[in-house]
Amino acid sequence: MKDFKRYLITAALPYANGPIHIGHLAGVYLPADIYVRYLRAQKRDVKFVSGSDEHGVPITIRAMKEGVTPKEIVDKYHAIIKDSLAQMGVSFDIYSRTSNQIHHKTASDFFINLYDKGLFEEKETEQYYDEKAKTFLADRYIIGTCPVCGNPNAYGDQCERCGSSLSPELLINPRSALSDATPIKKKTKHWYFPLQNYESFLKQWILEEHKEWKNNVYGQCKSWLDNGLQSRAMTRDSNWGIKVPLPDAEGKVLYVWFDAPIGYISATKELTDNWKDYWQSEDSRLIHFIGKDNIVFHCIIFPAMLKAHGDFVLPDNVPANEFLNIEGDKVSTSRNWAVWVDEYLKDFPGCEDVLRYVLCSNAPEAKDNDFTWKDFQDKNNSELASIFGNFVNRTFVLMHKLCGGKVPKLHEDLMDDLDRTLIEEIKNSKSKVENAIEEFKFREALFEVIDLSRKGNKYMQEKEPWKKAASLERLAASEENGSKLEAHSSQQLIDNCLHLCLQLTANLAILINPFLPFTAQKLLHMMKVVDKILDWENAGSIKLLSVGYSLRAPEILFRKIEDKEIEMQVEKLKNGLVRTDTSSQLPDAVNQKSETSNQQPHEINHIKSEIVYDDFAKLDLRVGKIVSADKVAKADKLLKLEIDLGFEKRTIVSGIALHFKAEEIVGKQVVVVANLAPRKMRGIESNGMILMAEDKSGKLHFVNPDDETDAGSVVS
RNA sequence: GGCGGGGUAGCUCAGUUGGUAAGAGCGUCGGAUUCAUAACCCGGAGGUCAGGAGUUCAAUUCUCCUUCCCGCUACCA
Repeated sequence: MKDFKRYLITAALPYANGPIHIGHLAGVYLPADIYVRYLRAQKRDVKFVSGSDEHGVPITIRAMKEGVTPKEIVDKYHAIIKDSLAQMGVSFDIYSRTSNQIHHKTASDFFINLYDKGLFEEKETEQYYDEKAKTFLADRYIIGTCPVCGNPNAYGDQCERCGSSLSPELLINPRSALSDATPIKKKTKHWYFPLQNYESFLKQWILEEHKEWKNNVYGQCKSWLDNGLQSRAMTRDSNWGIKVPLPDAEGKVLYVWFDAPIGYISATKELTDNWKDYWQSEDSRLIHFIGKDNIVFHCIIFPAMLKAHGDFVLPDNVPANEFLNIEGDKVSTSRNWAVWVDEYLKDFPGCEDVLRYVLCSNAPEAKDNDFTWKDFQDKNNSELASIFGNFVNRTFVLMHKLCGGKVPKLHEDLMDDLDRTLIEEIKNSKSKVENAIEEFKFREALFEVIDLSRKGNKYMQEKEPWKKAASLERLAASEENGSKLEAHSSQQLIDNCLHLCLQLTANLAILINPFLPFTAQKLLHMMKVVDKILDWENAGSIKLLSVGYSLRAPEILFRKIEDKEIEMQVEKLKNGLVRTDTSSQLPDAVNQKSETSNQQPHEINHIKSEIVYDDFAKLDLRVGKIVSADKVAKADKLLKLEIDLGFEKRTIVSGIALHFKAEEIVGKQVVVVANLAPRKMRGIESNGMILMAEDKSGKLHFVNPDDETDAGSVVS
């Protein structure tokens, strides 16, 4: 490998139209952070940049729907995302945003550079246009009746009901998803970047010179290159984004995919005046951490842009990860099937490293993986708490009991094979972890760290210093000749054992640091040593803690996670109790953006697909009266209601506690879905559902008869 | 529809330039132990390596077909 002097690590820019979930962390931010922390520990010159991607059509649509400005949307989510990442310990040197002035300038200049060289093609095409909303429409934003199956809410690119591939022309009665206006065709001019001109260069660069890239990345690139590249529009009609810096370009902005990767450059500029060292010097190593949906942009389009510009280095590697599923289903923000990082941080305070551990040890490095809460609990309780945490704990406890709270001496003359083997293992761990990280195999690297603590446990088990301590007591009580001598050597053996266990613990701190930085800090505190000890070159040494140095009492590194806690999370997920109001309806990939057709919103404020009368008739709706209402213990949002249906009384658990006080609603009339399958919530069986109306602000209102009606009356 | 990645123990994943018992962690079962967060340590059980065909002395590993999951893309390879 080339000898690089500098490293520039980028993590995909999260799209600022929603918070981030654990899939983003597992796929992009944690691997990047681990790599960066490792490089820093090696004292290499490294910069770690990222930021919010704040342009693109989905944000404007969302703003329109919520009646706010795009700026308000991105301000809100930029803050949330930045905060979540910071709290999780993702150690960016800078987390910027593409709405910054410096980025506008950088991206415009980049565009002009290519423009002045005559590298763009200008093309005029006809696009669909919504005259009411005064905006051009992507296929996905055009809705109409499917010509194949008659679904009245088919999208302009595909019918979700029958799966037919469509185009807007095929739709019957097409209408705009934004305003219901009938789209018209309108001419528009755009600037295209002829990727085909870079095909032979890219083939050489990737297929020949970067065979070491991961299978999924290399394969995807090969597929694109084999199939031939074509011109791609680099501008869009919109008023949200970076204005095309040309005189005749009113109402046009840079395509979000042109501007977003340039965000890496802008962020670096913002970070340091020496940004050119990282971007324009051949001995700098550029690495992009991304999710698999971004491969083509980071491996084909952006490198072609950089090449066209000419002043920049190209990525040396793009270790894209696959996706993380949740409890067997793929993440979907529209269905609210996700574990949100900001929620996790609230639910599990002080457990940042636990999430880091679980997501890294099960990262989707080679294929899509599954996250389950049970697995989260198991990994924490067995690997972190029982193996790693417990080893450190028993080492410290024994050291305090048997060695007076100080680092005991190592008596080399008494060392045996077990000792020597352990020392060897400590040394080996360093290179094992190192090699794995260099190859972006973070789960394997992390396993090696845990495995070292496993070896520590085994070593201690075989040495049994507590037994030697017991015999020591016996000897002390005895008056026999020679017992003093024996006691002396027993203590020396205890010393050796704990000396090595403590040095091993110091090694664990160094090795775990890139993965679990908060834990490494706790270890430093317990060992009363400074950050300097975490320098990577110290790993493998057994001379990290000085003999006679007194250490603090142990603190529990990882608490056990109870069944109840994960049950709650599973329930939270399944009931969709959280954020049903956020209407984050964009499908999400690790980096959700793109204005390509099949990544557009699933649903935009329109009626659900049509049903027939029989579908409706299946519902048994009844008028009921609330007899009593009680707050459900340990549940923020649940009320347990007794409902009188005339012919019977039944219990219904309803998620309305944030909106109503229990005592206020007793006596109220309600409409109940009486034949809904029973469901247990927090241990209480709920037999039905209360109908509620939700207004714009998210406030709930009871749906009930105009005037007093007999309980049990049928609603139809 | 095309292309790419993947389908290996109950779970999550390694691995095989084709060949001498198919691996790990967790879980499970049994044993030992008590310094420790009812922890640790030892041992056992558990897989016709998605299905089928072919090449070969030999295939989980190569080729072809089928099937399932994921991503990219579109009537074009």
